[in-house]
Amino acid sequence: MSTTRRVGRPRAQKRPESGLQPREEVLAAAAELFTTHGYTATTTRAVAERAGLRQASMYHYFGGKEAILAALLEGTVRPSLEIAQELVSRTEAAAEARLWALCHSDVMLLCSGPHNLGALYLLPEVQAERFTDFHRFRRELKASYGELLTATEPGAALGAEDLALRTDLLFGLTESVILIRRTGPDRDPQALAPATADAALRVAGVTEHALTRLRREGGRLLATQQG
Amino acid sequence: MSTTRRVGRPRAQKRPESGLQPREEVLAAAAELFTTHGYTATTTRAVAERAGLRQASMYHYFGGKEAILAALLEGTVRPSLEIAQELVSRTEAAAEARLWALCHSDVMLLCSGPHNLGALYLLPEVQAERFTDFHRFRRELKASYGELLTATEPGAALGAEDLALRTDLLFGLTESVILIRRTGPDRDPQALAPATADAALRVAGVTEHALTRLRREGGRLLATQQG
DNA sequence: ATTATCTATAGATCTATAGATAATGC
DNA sequence: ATTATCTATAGATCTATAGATAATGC
Repeated sequence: MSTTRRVGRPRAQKRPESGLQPREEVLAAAAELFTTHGYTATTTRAVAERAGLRQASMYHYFGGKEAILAALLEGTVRPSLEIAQELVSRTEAAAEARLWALCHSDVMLLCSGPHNLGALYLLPEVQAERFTDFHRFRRELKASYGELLTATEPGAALGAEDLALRTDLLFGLTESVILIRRTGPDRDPQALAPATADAALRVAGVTEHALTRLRREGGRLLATQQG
Repeated sequence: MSTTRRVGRPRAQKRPESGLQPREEVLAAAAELFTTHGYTATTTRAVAERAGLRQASMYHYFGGKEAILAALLEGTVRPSLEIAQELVSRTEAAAEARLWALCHSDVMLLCSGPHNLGALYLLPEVQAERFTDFHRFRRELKASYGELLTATEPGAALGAEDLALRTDLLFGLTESVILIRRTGPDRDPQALAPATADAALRVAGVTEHALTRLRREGGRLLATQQG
């Protein structure tokens, strides 16, 4: 193993230092550009340039620009959903604590990573188009918030209409960290995540007194998480 | 006053029925298209077509595509800021009630009108570019939330760091109605606004008991609002 | 003369495809 | 033979400008 011997025509430019596979390199480049400048405003040429290859070469890895966005979207929502479904199933713990843990973990996911990947959800192009898989995943994630809220003590006292409204607000509060991170990219996730999870329980109707205990229980849930 | 006599070459197409002035017609068309498809993805031709005139004719009213977006942005944030500044100044009322009123009024503004104009804030193109007036207005609006929060009883007990964090969450919660409206355009603003304002006070640390009274006081503040 | 519009188009893109090429693998 | 890349480009835009035109106003 001297200098890495690679199949295929050599690149015109030097490979980036990142050590990523070409496909991953393209995704990373697109992540940065899509989140900061937008989808339509980002040209395939710009993505390719940042990934260290020529515009046309990307089509070896992706069918087109849309396929790149679809891959990014799927990669961001899937981990959230997996954690959510596990928390929903852990019925031995209080629903309040599980809701705290879910919110905390979503905020961490949204705030970690080099780019504000959650900002992809905000792209108007994602709406109308055929990113149906992504939309299904997000609907299921929101449904998990709703299920946990319904199982809380204050939630059990609410009617269907109020429950739906609170679920929207709870989910909205969590996703608003995307906006927070956009305006202030320096916020420490380690502080933002518990603060948001606390706020979520307050919105759910938990008292300050109960919050102290639930926060600790929620933290333990996170520590004993799969993966 | 028979059939309206108009200066200038007649239009190629019939004027829209809306009764709006051409400039307003262009803004309305752009509002709809920008919020649903995005800024870059919307062509000047599409805006013009919807406004009932030719693509080049829009340049009679706006210097370019950016000027249209700038006009829309300014128009959406300015009314919020005016209400915010009035509420900050009404120190005879409890800060908690004023915060409730501010949140309620912002949600109403974000949810009223035919299009989800708040979604303009989410456009990535608005970030980097020179929409500095808009960004200054939004910073001032957020500062108003911070000032009111600091003046609340639970807020007064918080340190500077926690205050900044809660202000972000409060502001984020309010703006998350943009996301809520996007996913479910049918939500009734009359229900969403008080629910969000309630949630804001819970996030601020107000107890359920105090909330009942503050909600009523906040409602009275709204009723005695200027304009 | 002034105004609001129009038609036409220059110049600058941008995506995706066709087809060549320079490596390694066998 | 297979693979990962490249170069070149067709075809389709899209924005903004130049300059003409068809009304009204005086």
